[in-house]
Amino acid sequence: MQAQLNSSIARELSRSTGLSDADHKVLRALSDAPDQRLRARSLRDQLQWEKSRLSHHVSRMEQRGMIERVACEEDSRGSDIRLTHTGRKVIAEACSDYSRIVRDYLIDALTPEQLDSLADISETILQHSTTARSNLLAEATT
Amino acid sequence: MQAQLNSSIARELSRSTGLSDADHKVLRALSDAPDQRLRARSLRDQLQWEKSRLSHHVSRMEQRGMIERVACEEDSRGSDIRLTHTGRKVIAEACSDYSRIVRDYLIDALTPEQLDSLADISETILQHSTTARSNLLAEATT
DNA sequence: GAAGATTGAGAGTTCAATCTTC
DNA sequence: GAAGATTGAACTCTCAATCTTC
Repeated sequence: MQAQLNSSIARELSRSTGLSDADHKVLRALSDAPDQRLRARSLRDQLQWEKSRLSHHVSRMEQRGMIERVACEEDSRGSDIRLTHTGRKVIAEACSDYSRIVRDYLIDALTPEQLDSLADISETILQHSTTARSNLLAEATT
Repeated sequence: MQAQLNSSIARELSRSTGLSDADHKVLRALSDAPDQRLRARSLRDQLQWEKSRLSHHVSRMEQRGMIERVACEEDSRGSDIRLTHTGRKVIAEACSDYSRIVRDYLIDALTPEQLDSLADISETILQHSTTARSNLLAEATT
């Protein structure tokens, strides 16, 4: 179900905005940030991406004029990534499309009770995942 | 949550068996098939993959000796894909690892009620997805 | 001409090596 | 030496073109 839902949402988003799922995530993270600007490192943590993946993807999006790299003030090793004017317009449009898509595929499909229940289940699984990991690692050494 | 869970499962599976998620899906589908053998087309439908993706992936797995292509009897356009002896051993081991991982990350995390509820929710979303698609397509033309 | 499949090129992702600044 | 980031090569996936058999 989950694979199906993800691919439906990605397909619709790409159709109506031309953005891939990855593009959308980057733009969304930046537009939520103060100054529409974020340290590469924070973006990486938020998206849980490999550092090289972020770097390559940022290069491609920079080419397309949606974002740009700027020198970081506090730490000259790091770099900041910032939405361009174009990027702001693109994500503003994409946002409403995205809401509509998620509403149609997910929110409207479920009853309010099911939605609550899903939120609860998600929370539980996330909480449990660190425990699960240690269990498996312990088993692996036996 | 879903992204997190998927990547946890894939990471553990790869650690304990050396198989990627894609490898595992192919082997599992073949091992469930009669004669451990399947038409490329059926495998494609089952996995919902692009035809070229399947073809490339099969070539790589063939190189690694887990599966092999054989001419198809009924239709000489098509080709059958079959588990090799090695492939059978690999998937047999991976199966028990996989069950253990899913149990640890998912099944054990939830109460029986939550599991039932999740199954129900999944079913509902899948059922609804065709409806959602037609809604969006209708909107798109206005 | 349509359906089943393969091929090659281009885009996206990962891994290891590197470079710079802390 | 460690942390932040980039680069290049290898691997995976997608798209379009092609080849063969129905």
